[in-house]
Formats: sequence, C-alpha cells, structure tokens
Amino acid sequence: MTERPRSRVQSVDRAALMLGALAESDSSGLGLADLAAHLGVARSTVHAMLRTLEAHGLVAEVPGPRFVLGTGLIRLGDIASSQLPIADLARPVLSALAQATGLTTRLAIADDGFPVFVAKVDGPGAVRFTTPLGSRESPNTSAAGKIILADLTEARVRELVHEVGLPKRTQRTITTITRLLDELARVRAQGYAVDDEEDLEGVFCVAAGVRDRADRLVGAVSTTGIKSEQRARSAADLGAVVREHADRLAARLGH
Amino acid sequence: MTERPRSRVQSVDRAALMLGALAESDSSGLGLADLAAHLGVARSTVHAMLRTLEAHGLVAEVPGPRFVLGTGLIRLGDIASSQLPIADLARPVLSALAQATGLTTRLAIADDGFPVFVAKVDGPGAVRFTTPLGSRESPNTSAAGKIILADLTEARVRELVHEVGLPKRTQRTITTITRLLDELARVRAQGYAVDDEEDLEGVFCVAAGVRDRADRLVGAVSTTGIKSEQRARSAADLGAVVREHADRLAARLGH
DNA sequence: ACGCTCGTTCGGCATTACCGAATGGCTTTC
DNA sequence: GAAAGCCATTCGGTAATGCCGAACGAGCGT
Repeated sequence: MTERPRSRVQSVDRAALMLGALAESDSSGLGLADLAAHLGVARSTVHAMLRTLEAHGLVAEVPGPRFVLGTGLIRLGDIASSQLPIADLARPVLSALAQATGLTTRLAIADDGFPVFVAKVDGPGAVRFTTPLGSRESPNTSAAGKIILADLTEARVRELVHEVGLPKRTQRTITTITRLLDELARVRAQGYAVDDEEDLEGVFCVAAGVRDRADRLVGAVSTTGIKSEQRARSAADLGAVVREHADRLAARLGH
Repeated sequence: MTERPRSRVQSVDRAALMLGALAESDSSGLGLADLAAHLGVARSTVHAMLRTLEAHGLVAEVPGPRFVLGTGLIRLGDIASSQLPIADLARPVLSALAQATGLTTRLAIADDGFPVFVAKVDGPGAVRFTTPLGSRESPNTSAAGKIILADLTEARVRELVHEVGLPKRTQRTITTITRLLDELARVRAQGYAVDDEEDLEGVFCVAAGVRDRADRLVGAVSTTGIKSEQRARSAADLGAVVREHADRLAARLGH
C-alpha cells in the first residue's frame, strides 16, 4: 500500500478526486465507467459515491447517462467567494476597472505564495477568456504572481522557486532566479507588475497590489487583454489606472 | 440506526454535510468542535475529514483556528457553471440587460421544477443584493419560478405544489393553487412573469423564458430591483426588454 | 433481433473509518 | 504571571462500513 497520512479519509479523498476528474472533463461529462477507470476502483464503488454526491447536489446526471458537476457546487463556490470579505468588496471595483479599460479584470489573493484568482469581471464585449477561477497559477508567469512574490523576502522567493521551479510557458517567460529578482525589484519600484506574453502568447496582464489597514498584502487586482488589440494605451498608463483601482479597493479595506 | 439507502457512502455524506454547515456559517467560519457538535460525531472524526478536504482545497483553515470553505470550491463552482453551456452564453446577454435596465440580472435553469440561479451580473452601481447562486428557490415566489411552472402541465404543477406547498413569504405571495394557475395562464399569455413583492418586501422581479432549438424551456432570464427605485418604467415595458434579451439568448442557442 | 455497454443490485470479506481517551500547544482569565 | 480552559491532534481497538466482483436488466447501435 502506498503511504497515506493517517488522518485522511479514503472515501472522501476519492470523492474529491472524482470531482476533480469531472472538473477536468469537457461539458459533456463522464460516464460511470470512465470514472471507475480513472480512479482505478470498482464501478459499484463509484456508483455509490456518485449517488451520495448527487443527493447533495454536488454532482448531476445528464442524459447519456453521464455525470457532471452539480449546481450545488455553484452555490458553494459563490458562498466561498463571498466568505472572503475582499472578494465581495472587490467586485464593484473590478467592474469599474473593466469599464475603464475594456479588459477582463480579476482579483487574486495570496495563497502560500501562489496567486489564486477568486473573482473576475469580464470586459464589455471582450473576447471571453478561459480564465479559471480558484486555480493556483505559476507565480513567475503572471502579473498577479509577481505582485505577491515582490512582497516576500528574497530568501522566501528562492525557497519557492526551489520548490516549484520556473516553468517556461512562452519564449518571454522569466526562467532564471536572477532575472526574477530584478523583475521583482522593478515591480516594487513602479508599484505595478506586467506580464508581457510571459504566460500565454499574445496575452498581457497588468496587476497592482492591495494592502489592508495593517499594510499587509492581501491580494492583487489584475487586468488581462489581447496584446494586438491594445496598442493605444502604454503599459505605464495602464499600470497607473490599475494602481488607482487597487488603491480604491485598499481604501475600502480601511487602508 | 435510521434507514439509509444502501448505495450511499457515510463518510462522503458527512463530508457534504460539513461543507453545507460551513456554507451556512458566517465568514468567520466554524471551529472543529462546532462541526463535531453540529454533526453529532467525534471530534477526531471531523478532524480527519477536515484534513482530507483541506488537502483538496475544499476547506481552508483560518487563524482561530477556524475552518471556512476553500478556494477549490470557487474553482469547482466556476467550472460547474461553465460546463452548463447556457450559462456561458448567457453572461454577455445578462451584462447587456444589466446595462439597459440598471438592475441586477440572473439566469435560472429548471431543476426538477425548481428555479436554480446559475449566473448573475450585478447592475451598475446597484444596491448589492445577496442573491445566492445555485440555490433552489420557491417556484411560486419568484418570477423565474413562474416561468418554469408555466411550462409544465397542470397535473405536474399540482403535484409539485402538493409536495412542497406554497410558502407564504410576504403578504402578496400567491398561496392558493387556483390563483397560481391563473397567474401561470397570464404568464403564458404575456410572455413574461412578474414577482411583485411576492418573495421579499420592496423587491420585484421580471423574468422571461429561454427555449432551445427543440423549443424546450431551458431557463429564464430574470431582473431584480428595488420597487421604490423603479417608478419610471412600467412592468410591461420592462417585461418587453427582458423578453427581448431572453430571445437574444435563445437565438444564441439556435432557437 | 442480437450483442454490446451501460448503470444498478446484492452478498461477503476485510479494510477502514469511527470512537474515546490522552497529549501538548495556545489563548484567556483571574 | 500562573493556571485553567479550549483547542487541534495522536493513537489503538473494534466493529461497522465501504469495497469488490459477479450477476442482472435496460438501452443503444449494429
């Protein structure tokens, strides 16, 4: 048997893995047999779990028969984000920023050194990005990630980099610790961070940090756009606008 | 022991109940002992489950120590709503309707005769409603609920009413089956539904149905506002605007 | 009409999750 | 400042419970 921490419940573990598998499937969902194969357990086991999850609305059955994530998760996700006080306060600010820039805007919070996006507002008529909410992103390839890293000590940054490396997503991705530290110094100096096609070809981001009344960094406001559509405004101009809205959110937090 | 269906997993059942309890708590979360008392199980049992859920990001620990819903649920909820093709298509339409009316707009889908709101866009500068996503609402007290009921046979409506009754939320709530059937006939005739302070004092809703290419009702577009702030526009005018946007969404579905 | 695959049910075995008591760290209270 | 309370956590033992595999029956596709 593989070593499993003592204080973990096998069936709950498997249930969470099932939800993860359904999350990674496309919108047509997965069949019971697919899930059984994916987890390496008997069909009947998966069946019992699915029915249990279904009773709580975490999973739904669609004609096929196939299974997809249920509307109960929409409810829990909505509540989870409203339980983060910052996310609720941020939405109006994100809306205003989306209006002002025409871009998709998001709020990231720092989760153990990684940016996690917890709220988003799509720009008016903008190309719909597949900007997943709630997933941890690479800290070195996103503007919000740089904001978060810039708040840590150099030692901690080195530690994180040592743990997860500096995944190269595009040609422009920062892949050396030296260049990363330089970049973080620049971020601190100018008060905003830029991701210039470092995560996705043709896509740029600009982000600025948000601090609470104790002056601790609690999150980052971020805008995302298509590079070829954004020739009019300079990075510095956009940085100032994002900075201004991030400050407005900070003010709401009592900064 | 209480009779429990054979094909249900106890620990997964309890895990789901724990998430539900955390969802109903305020943003400060619950302690381990609170959860144990709430479920009537040993602290150590709850502990093992919490750690398992935490490992998957479904639960997070905050200083206290207390536990709240985790960011993983934000991710799953976001994916769950994007796996509903209609929700993704609806968001731009909801945005446009929110702009046109200045009101909060939502999309409900029919879940077994009940309306479940799966997407929302807040109106510009509007009072922020606590409009929870993903929860089942009473079909007789919401405009979207009436749209859904109006699509069912009279026999099925009577069946549903017999099951869950007609909960009286305000003085204006429809509480008799006769008046409800009359109201549903009016909804069918005029093509939109109104909730005039029938769910919440001072709050009104207007909704219109959305049909797919097979002409099946798949959801309802709904607007919500404060009655005292909405004197300018008549219900009929608003109904026409909502109807128009619902049709625009139907067109996107290939209707 | 046949065969396949699907979800579903049902016993039986043993793995596993549950409990209760004991531990140590932390904040609170007098 | 010390002690008392509350907290999350660990650890065996027990039996309840979830897991499996095989058999059933419905629904498609051939």
